[in-house]
Amino acid sequence: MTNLQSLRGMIDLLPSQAERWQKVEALARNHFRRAGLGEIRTPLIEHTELFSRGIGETTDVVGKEMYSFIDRGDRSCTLRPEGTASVVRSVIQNGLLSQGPQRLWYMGPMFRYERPQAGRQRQFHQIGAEFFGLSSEISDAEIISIAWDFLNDLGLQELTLEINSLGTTEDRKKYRENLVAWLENFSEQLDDQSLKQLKQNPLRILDSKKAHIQELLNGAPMIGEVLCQRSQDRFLNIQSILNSLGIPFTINQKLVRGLDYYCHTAFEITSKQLGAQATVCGGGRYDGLVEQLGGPATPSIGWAIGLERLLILLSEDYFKKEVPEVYIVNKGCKAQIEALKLARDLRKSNFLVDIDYSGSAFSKQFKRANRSNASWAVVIGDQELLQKEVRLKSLKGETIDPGEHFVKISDLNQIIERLRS
RNA sequence: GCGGGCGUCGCCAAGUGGUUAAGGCAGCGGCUUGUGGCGCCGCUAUUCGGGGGUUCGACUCCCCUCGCUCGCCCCA
Repeated sequence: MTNLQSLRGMIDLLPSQAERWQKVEALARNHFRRAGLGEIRTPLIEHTELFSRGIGETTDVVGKEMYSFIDRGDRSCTLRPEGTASVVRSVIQNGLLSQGPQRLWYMGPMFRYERPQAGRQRQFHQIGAEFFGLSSEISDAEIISIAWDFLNDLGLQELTLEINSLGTTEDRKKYRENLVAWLENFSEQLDDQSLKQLKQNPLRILDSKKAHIQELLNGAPMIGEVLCQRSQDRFLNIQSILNSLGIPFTINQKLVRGLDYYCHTAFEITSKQLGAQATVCGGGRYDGLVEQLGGPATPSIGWAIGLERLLILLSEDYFKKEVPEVYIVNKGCKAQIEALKLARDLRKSNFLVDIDYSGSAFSKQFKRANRSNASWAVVIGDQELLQKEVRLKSLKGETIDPGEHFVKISDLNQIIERLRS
């Protein structure tokens, strides 16, 4: 490698792609605005401790995927691997929780040191929503519905919403014991991977992709069986609200999610079109996290959408390329200055304007004008300068010569009027 | 971190040991020194991701390295 390249798993977004991103981002903003959420922007770098305490020491994200470094003040810092911990920190630090429930959203890059593959980069982007101070089942359903509506508004097909309940901390602890006890009877059938997980994070075995493990699990105890009455009621209530909203879902008792902080509701929206990294949106309730990070006990729930994956799902024809409305054909130094002046004026009036810089033959410039898909060519050359005019020529329509208009260059209003006709 | 596939012009792509590395798109110039969409003609890789080796000779074989890609792990 002689030339400098971007770091592995960190990609450039070129104009054609950036346009697509902007469209998706704008739609997300629109959905959040209508749902009354406020934007929060937190730093990309935090104390390492925020993530190790917030996400969980035993998770892979913390254990082997963080971009950490020691800064010049001898602090251990980490590029955020996800958004929730930072938002929780901010909400505590800035005292927002004493101002009533908070309904927030964020958007931006996250960093995880993993091996890149389809829909997974080391610098990737998430859009997320978080509710604080709301414990009602309605809030679970609402935040899910915001994600669901947004994804559907993008025209995505074949989305599946899966939900599960992880219950309270006690429920989860009890289930963990049951599951470990049961799995230990079959330890000879478990592979190295699962045996390791059995010690560190047994619930994770549930979403193993290995067929023989899944087969074995068919007989395993499920978390639904150990949920306390309140947890069960809560889960049933959410299902009935989702039904009322007409949002289709399936219950997946093996859906546990990787981060330590989840409790009660856990959910995922997946797409079959994505291959191995199928999760577009993942989230859940994390009632204990705020307190764990030093804030007041606060019920909380949130989700995150992976933008790279989302963009994979959007078909090409969802994005229409923006095209210049006006292409200014010109020749000569003086004409070029006039062209730029006119371009500025037209842009102030919201026209999309391209100027030809080549100085080449008019026939060439017209070819380019035509290829740019502009509706109008505006011609400024020696003759026009002499007459203090511009020539407006329509590039649309079947005929090659649909007529031209000469307008005084000083009469901007008339130029605009013609272009709008 | 582990395993499989791949890397030839801005993009797509032929070539798989032997004289000048096809072709298409895009770009530039011309046919037409001031008027477009078609057509025709020309130009555009001293070089095959990078480095080393084998060979009289390598884009083609071997090794290393970088990157991409698919899967595992994990997650959005």
